Amino acid sequence: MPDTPDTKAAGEARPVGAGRQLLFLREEELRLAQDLLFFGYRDFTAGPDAILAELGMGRAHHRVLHFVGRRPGITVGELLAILGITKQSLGRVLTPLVEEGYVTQTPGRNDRRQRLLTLTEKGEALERRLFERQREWVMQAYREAGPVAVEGFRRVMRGLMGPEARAQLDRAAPPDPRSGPSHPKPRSAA
Amino acid sequence: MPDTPDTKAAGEARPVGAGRQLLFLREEELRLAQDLLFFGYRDFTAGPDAILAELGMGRAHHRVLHFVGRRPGITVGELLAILGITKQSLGRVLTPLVEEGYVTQTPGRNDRRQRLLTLTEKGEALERRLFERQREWVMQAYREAGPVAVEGFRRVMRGLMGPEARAQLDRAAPPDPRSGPSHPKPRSAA
DNA sequence: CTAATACGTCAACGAAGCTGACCAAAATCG
DNA sequence: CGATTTTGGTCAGCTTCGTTGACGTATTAG
Repeated sequence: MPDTPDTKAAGEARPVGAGRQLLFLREEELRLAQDLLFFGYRDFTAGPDAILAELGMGRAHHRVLHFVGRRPGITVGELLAILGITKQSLGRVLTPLVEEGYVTQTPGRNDRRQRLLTLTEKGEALERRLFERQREWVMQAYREAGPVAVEGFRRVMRGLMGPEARAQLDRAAPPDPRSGPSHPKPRSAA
Repeated sequence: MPDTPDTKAAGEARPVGAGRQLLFLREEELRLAQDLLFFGYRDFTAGPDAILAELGMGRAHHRVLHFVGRRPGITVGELLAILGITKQSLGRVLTPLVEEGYVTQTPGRNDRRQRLLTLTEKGEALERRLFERQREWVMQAYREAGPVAVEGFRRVMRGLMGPEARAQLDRAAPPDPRSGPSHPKPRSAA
């Protein structure tokens, strides 16, 4: 895959062969993906952000509520690994959540150094409120796009994730043991 | 669409009817979407972020380079509308980019109050470097997922965007006049 | 001429990340 | 047992990138 010699003033120079045309398309494909991800992610988070702002919180609080809600009893260390931030950064968000009664810390029964994190009822209520807001938005997009598109969306997003994130996702999202494995695609499909 | 009465300890209570099963799936569907977007977006931006960090820049600089690169001669006002930030925020990123020779400002010939923004060669080079990094990542995901999935990905991401963002996208991404209109789907497909 | 527009800038602030240093409690290893 | 590692918390300071509010200037439009 060479260095795409000449794709400057796109759309100007009429491409000569199919090679150029293909290169141009791939270029425009990625530009489109960049736009879609920027705008899409921004608007995807806009709803919860508005609710959180009223409570003096931010996106980081939502992430904690989300992942603690998904895996009640998660340890601080596991949460840090999932979020990929430092404990100082987590602390500034987690401590207030505990103090204001959204999250409880209970010492682990095997290892009493651990603080197992769980949502309180208050925390569950807030998480659910944020969840519902986002649900409407996403479900609307899913309905418009259709089930085939949704499946494609999931496959591409999964592909955009790094290997570690993929592993964490599988751990965080038990793929419902009643159905068979969904898409154990290896990432060696060049 | 009622308030999902009872989906707490997911996977425990064997669902009784198809209704519950469906509700559960919709819940888990959204949880999965949240995870996918969080991890996917993060890893999507990780590559450029690393390059930018070496140059003492951040994601905001990349966005400016990206959108100025897409629409050379864009005005400051248009850029502000696309990014959805204040001029003060933009200023702190744009001014250094101009001072360090990545972007040029030329007065508009119709309206000389305007500063039309264009990438210099240096700016184009950096944008291209960031672009190539992301290209590898995205193309890998696209190849793994396949063309049908890519089309689905695009449809869903478009649906996640708000109406204004969708309009801006159409303006920013001229859908190649040689081909017919791609997907002029109205958002009234309930 | 006056008013609106496009852009810039100073000041202060907030959210959320970072590094580095240091500490306590509990588990683990020798 | 005693030393070390691990888990988690905390203090201090810094950076990026967003915000409001106020004010200034050039230029266009009424």
